[in-house]
Amino acid sequence: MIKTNLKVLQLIEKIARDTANVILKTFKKGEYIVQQNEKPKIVYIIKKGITKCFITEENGKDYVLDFSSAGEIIGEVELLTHKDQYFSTIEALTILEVYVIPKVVFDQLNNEDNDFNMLIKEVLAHRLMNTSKRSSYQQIYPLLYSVLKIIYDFGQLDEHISKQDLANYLGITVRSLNRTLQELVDKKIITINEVDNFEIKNAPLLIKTIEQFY
Amino acid sequence: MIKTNLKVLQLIEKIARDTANVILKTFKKGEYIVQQNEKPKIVYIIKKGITKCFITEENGKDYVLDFSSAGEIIGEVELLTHKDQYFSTIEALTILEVYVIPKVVFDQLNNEDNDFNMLIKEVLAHRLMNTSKRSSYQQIYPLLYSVLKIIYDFGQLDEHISKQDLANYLGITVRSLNRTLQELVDKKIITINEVDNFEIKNAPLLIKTIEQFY
DNA sequence: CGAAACGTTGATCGTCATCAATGACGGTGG
DNA sequence: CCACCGTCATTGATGACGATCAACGTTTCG
Repeated sequence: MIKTNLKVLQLIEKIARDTANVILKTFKKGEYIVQQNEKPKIVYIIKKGITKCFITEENGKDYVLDFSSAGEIIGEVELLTHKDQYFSTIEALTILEVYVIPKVVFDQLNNEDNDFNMLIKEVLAHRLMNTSKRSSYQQIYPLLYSVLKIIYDFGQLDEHISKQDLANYLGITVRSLNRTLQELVDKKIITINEVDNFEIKNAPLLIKTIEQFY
Repeated sequence: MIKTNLKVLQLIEKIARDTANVILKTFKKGEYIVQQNEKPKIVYIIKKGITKCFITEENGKDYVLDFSSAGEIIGEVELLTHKDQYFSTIEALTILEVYVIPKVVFDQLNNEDNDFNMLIKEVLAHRLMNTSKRSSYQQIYPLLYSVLKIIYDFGQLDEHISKQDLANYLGITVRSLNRTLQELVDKKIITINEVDNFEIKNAPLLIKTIEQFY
């Protein structure tokens, strides 16, 4: 799933209207909004477009944490924990418009804006829950299960998410992803259509196949 | 590692002194403080003792998210996200003393106590970062790496954490954990001592072996 | 009564077969 | 040229099963 958060978007749009502290910035597709190991100074909130958030391990492999869009917050974790490095990289998968929130403004919002406070706690809590759940089932179940679950959750793949991205989300290679998708085509659970994309063909069978792991 | 948070502990102890809203409760070893799928009504903060937090998957297998002690918060994620179910179970691994914070008090603290607010955001952000990082390396690297990393982080295993718990933290069986530990004994990286416990024997070799994965 | 003998239990390990996932590499088709 | 797939060898991780061993309580017998 591509995460969004309308409540945060509305709040930041209101703040941007009221003050001159928050400005808009545009990134091109492929650009990094923040980069792992850089020093955190700014929080961003996505206005429009899609990003992927990923960790690059010391062996060079990437693990994708999530895909985000309107209303999602970037870089708040590092500022809240007073880290001197971003722990992940955020890359624009499309043209991207973001609200730029300098550290001082972020601190001020944290101290003075009760709505902002509640929202950011809610965002962090949600993310923590989702990350924990995913971590759990990806460890516990075999690959096929995870792929099925993702297909079920995503419904169909957004055109801006490449197979490489999806493979990195699963922590596997594209070759392995293709193999697994092929297996599902053979079982007539999905079909592959023209735009390099999969489509659910037989939803009940998909669910049944997921449940076979229980 | 067993997580602790002295700042939270100090804050809650001060609050407990000042008001009658926060009381102490004791759990026996093996008891559940909160249970997955139960309705969330209460937040707990650990005063003393050790817990494990784990998710039970639909196939019956457990995945341990973390081990916690003094100052760690329990159940706040569910209240902040307004979920009607706990998404994990918290079990006492020792006799456990906790501060009991009813939902109304928790809400009140969230609205009125600025220090509490900052701390809880910091806690959530830290947890999110740690969970993300762990999720990443457990997906990317083979089992041996994860085991080495855990041995490095834990130093030595707390007597209250069983091998079963540790295996569930890694998402594997005890048999597999023992096999991997045996491999490390053969390589003279660790030794197994009387109390069913491992001990780092050759730290430089341990680090070198970790770095061979890069 | 007390010490030796016995049986039970649970944890661990050796071994081997099997399954899951990857890597390599060449071929094919747009 | 690049993305994808068939194929096959290999590695990673698990499951099954029997053997071993220590811990512990109970029985037996001198």
